Amino acid sequence: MYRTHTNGELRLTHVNQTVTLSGWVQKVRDKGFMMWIDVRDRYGITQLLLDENRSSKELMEKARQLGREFVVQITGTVIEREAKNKNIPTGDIEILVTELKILNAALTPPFTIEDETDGGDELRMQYRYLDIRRNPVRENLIFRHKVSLEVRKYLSEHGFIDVETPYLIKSTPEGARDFVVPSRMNPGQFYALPQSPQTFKQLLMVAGMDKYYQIVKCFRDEDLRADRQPEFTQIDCEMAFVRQEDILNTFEGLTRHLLKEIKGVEVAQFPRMTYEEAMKTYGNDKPDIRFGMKFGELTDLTQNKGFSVFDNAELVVGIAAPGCSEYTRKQIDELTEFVKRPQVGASGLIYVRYNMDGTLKSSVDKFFTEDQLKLWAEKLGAEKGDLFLILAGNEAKTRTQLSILRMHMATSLGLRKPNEFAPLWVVDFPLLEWDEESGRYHAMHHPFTSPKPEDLHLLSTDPGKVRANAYDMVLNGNEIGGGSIRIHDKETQSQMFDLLGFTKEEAQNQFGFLMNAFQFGAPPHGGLAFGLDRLVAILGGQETIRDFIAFPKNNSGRDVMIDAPSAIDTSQLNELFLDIKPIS
RNA sequence: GGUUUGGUAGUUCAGUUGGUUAGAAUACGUGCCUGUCACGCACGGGGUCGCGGGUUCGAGUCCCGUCCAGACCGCCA
Repeated sequence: MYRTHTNGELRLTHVNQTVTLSGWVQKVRDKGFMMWIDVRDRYGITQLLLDENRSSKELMEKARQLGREFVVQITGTVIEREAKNKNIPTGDIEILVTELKILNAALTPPFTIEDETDGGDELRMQYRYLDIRRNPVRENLIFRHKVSLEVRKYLSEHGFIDVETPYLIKSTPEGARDFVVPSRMNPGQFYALPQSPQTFKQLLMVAGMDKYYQIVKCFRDEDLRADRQPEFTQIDCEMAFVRQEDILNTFEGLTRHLLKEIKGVEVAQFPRMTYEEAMKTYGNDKPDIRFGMKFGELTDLTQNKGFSVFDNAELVVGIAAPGCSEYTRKQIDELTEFVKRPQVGASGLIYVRYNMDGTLKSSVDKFFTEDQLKLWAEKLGAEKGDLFLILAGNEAKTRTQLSILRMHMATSLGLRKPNEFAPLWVVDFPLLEWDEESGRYHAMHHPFTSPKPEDLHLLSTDPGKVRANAYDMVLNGNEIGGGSIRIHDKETQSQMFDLLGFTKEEAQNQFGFLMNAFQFGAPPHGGLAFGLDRLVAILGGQETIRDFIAFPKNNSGRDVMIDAPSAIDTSQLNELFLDIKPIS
């Protein structure tokens, strides 16, 4: 037997018991006459004691051979500590060791196995198995386990069936780049890894499964970000015989369940906002509504007053940053620099101080009277002490830029509180978006999304105006889930493919199986998918998803621990009928 | 593909205007230490300054190229 107890469970009530513990050596504190050894496992830390009066010389000698992260098994007696440690749950007791077995020696780890490690990210990833020994990382993984367990509980209780769908499927040019897998048995042919099980879950609805879910890996061969991995996990759901309302209610219920069970937070009914409203009010289709700073449009108030920047602008729009009227010139200059960076791309920033005494002072006093600025204050919903930040220019770009500035201000003002949760639905997304590069429309969500019936007449005349039965769930400025009511008849689906620039042949080739299925009694259906990694990170109050993934990939899609991807043998290539072009 | 920041001891970092023998903390090793728990004290070992080239009497420092890592833009139906 390796252990009678874990390292987290012994208390004063165990005093005088003989116990056996196993674990990793966290720290040896050798005072000569006495030595203490902290032994760690998943459950906690227990202090071992060896002392020259009560322990044999041999045992002391053996203990002096221990190094950090040695794996040991010890037997001893639980005793009350003379000097207690209030910081750990086992701090009242220690083990007077009688037997010590070294189960495995360990090299000195390249970084400290502590909550605040001295290791950098790259090193931690290279030795991820050591990193996971650290409390914060281990707790994140356990946290993730709890979230997915609650998801399964809720969905199962609501009649959803977990069905697995294949990972080796067919490549399609729509959407993200596919990861492809060569087929040995079918020379020259490739599988693709799914970007999502989209078509399969729709086929499960045709198959009469009625309510489906899966916590499933998805794959996209696109560049990475702090919140984006090439393989990621979705909570994928689909329901038959439902309208949008049914889906919103079901998954609002799931999210409320998670917030309650995981965070102990009760939230009211989720507000709903149309895409158009979100873009107008927040410049963004995933607004963070934990704080205000709503957009105020000043275009009408600012035209023809002799200020050419405004006169030439399609849109003049601003926000009122709360309590910032006393920002120094330097702080404002920094904000100006921030919006002028190429990543944001604004050409300048206009500001107005709404002083506590009610006076208004702007960077454009030459062109606008204080009375005129008062009208701006009204539009921006501003109060005394606020600082107005105003951008002007092309309509769409300016909104996006102001949205970035709004988030930047919120972050620096500490308004994005990690333990406050403000979910909402964004609904009525456009069906299509124009892609300059390819000169055609792309599906904004995906090509199986149904248009709103009342907008159908626009499909041939003004496709860009057609709204879809599509919705996103947004939490604290992040899209955590999205879905739609799908098309379930062959004609509409085929019309959709036309619109997206597919020839009849291409459509049949790539999605014929789906359109065929629609001819055999497809029920109305729809669904939604959550990004589990992101959801877990946000619930955990953090920005980066990597700390919630056991073995994540780095910025260039590499796993630095196993060193993947890597080249393969010529014999493997031959088997697959593949040649590698020289890399130029 | 682009913008940007960084690469110096096992690790995290400092390193002035280009100037003598490249430092600190921590980790590691040895010794000491009568209740430690971020133990303490003393001593010690440890460097291809990412790599290649250039400028210079002289380069960790300046220039060019390149590799690696991070953040962001493009991209992500």
